[in-house]
Amino acid sequence: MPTAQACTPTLPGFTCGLDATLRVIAGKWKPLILYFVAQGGPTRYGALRRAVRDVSDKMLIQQLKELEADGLVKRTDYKEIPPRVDYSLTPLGRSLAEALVPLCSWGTENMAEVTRVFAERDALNSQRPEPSGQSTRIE
Amino acid sequence: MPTAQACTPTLPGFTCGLDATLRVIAGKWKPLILYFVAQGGPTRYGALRRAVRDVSDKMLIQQLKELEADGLVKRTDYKEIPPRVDYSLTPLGRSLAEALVPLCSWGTENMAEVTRVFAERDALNSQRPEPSGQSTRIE
DNA sequence: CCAGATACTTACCAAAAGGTGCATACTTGT
DNA sequence: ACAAGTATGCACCTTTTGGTAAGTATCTGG
Repeated sequence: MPTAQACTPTLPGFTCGLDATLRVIAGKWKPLILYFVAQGGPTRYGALRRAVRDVSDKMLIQQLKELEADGLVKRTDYKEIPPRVDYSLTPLGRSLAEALVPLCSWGTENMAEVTRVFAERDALNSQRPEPSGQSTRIE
Repeated sequence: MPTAQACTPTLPGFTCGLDATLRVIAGKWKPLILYFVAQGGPTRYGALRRAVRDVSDKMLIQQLKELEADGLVKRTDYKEIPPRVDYSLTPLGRSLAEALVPLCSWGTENMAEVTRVFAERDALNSQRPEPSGQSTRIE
């Protein structure tokens, strides 16, 4: 009855390896953070903030804390007076970052395609921004 | 000024390839769906529903529609009377699924570690369920 | 002396994500 | 005759997620 059994449903809690990974990198910015830190080596908070554009302080800090708690990044506080802190990857984090490389490549290779599809989607969505009951029907 | 410049910031809208990929597979179940369909070939809705455990009908349908709209999966409706529909991957979807393999492996290899870390986190969370204003200061 | 940078923290709020349950239309099994 | 399975759609509601803006302590540059 192997209908769509995939991965390896060994440990309890996760349906498969992919499931386990997804729980760790869940969060809008985590993969990006991992990837940036993987590239730049130890990265200061401010630099990360500027690299991962559009991220807010709150989010960046929060995700960094989770990544740290999950043993993927290491936080180093230099206890200096204008605060200085940087983040680097643990061995575990480094291995995860490597597993992300194919995703990055895929995105780079198919970016045009993705851009196109998203443009279509957005076009459809933006032609019904009317909150007034007028059902501008497309039919 | 290459502080933490990574990937390839070519097309507008995405900071890098990884960013592009993440937008496509954003959604709690999409990677799992892709992966399961990649394994089983054309998969019926019901089978997918049972394979991706804990997913609700609403969510599964929704994510399938998005994946279809993004050109990653193909929906085939056999127009039969007890409804019969199955989902398969497009070439684009297949390539993405392949890029997911390392993530799956990573999860399988580090599942014990991940399980452990998550157990600790959950243990900490469940020992402070006090909603009373008493600021149990740690100092 | 005040603005700005540093690395955060917190409170408050809006939006998105996700869950539950009911409905459909038709068939098969009991 | 009736429950169950098939693949969805829809309304309602809760939870999670994420954003904004303000505050903190200390130093440097103008």
